[in-house]
Amino acid sequence: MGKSGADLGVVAGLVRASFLVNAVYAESAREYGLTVQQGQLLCVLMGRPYGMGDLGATLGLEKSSLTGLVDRAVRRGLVRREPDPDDRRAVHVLLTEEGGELAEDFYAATCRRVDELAARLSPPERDRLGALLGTIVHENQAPTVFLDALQP
Amino acid sequence: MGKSGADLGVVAGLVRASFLVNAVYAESAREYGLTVQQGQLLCVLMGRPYGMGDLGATLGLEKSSLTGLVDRAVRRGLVRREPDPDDRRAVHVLLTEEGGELAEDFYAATCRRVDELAARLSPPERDRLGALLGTIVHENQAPTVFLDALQP
DNA sequence: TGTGCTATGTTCGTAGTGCGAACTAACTGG
DNA sequence: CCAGTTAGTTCGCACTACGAACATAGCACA
Repeated sequence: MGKSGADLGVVAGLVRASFLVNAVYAESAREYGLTVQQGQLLCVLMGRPYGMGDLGATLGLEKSSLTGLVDRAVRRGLVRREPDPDDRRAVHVLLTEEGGELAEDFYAATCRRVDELAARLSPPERDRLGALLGTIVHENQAPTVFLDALQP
Repeated sequence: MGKSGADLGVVAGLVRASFLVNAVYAESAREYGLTVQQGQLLCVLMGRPYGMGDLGATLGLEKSSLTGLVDRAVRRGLVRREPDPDDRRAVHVLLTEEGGELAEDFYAATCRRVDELAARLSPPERDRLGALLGTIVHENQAPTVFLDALQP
């Protein structure tokens, strides 16, 4: 039962909040001269190197889409392809030094902006929200597209 | 303080949950032969007609981006431009009958899928999550990109 | 040992996205 | 009537995303 007209159902809440997060991503990307997809790529690769296959699965992209994304990131010096020593078909995609630094900056800027979205929540509310979203993320096996920052 | 390792901070929770929502949008769009952006356009226009300017502000797009999006939607018969009687420069963009039906279907499918993301939450948890996200949405003046379904 | 089958990536063509700059037309205020 | 603003469009560009077709490389197994 909705009480006051002010609170949304879970569904609209999730969709609209995700719209805000998308906007944050776009802003951060713009700030660092990246596209949103390149920013996302950097964030994923912050965790560890990936093969093209895993990377596609993680980002939810077809392999054919990925080739171009990685190509452009390589051309910008953000990322590098390295042959897999155990499988001559496969490659590992990993951050270059420049890409690593940019990833850190982009990640930090995005964290800051997302954090600001929740600025008006009290600490316990933030914990509660984190826990609830954590449940959703885990139940749906959301890939690690964004690392969890260490909470101080 | 995180207790078990299972729960995320608010920031990562929001980002990863929004990744799930984006995937849902992509799935629903695919189901109905739309692009994500077209689906979003239909959802916005479910509420009411918009001028190009308002529409750009709502979707977070430059007007030049919008022209093409609306053009393609017009070409597919989903949407229609109507002259503004009070201002001969301006137009109103609104759903055609076909677009309205498709919008309903797309909206319903998306609601269903997003709802499923939260399937493992108990009713009180869902209420709590809806309230917390509602706060974020309102504090940040997120535009009405997705209508709130009536809770039964 | 070879002979198919599968897995990993790339290439190519196509449609769509999103931006800024430049533009046209129409409204607004002296 | 003229200057300045506002609403939308056009254009060129880079990027995104897909599927189909392709080339290699690994794998299974007779």
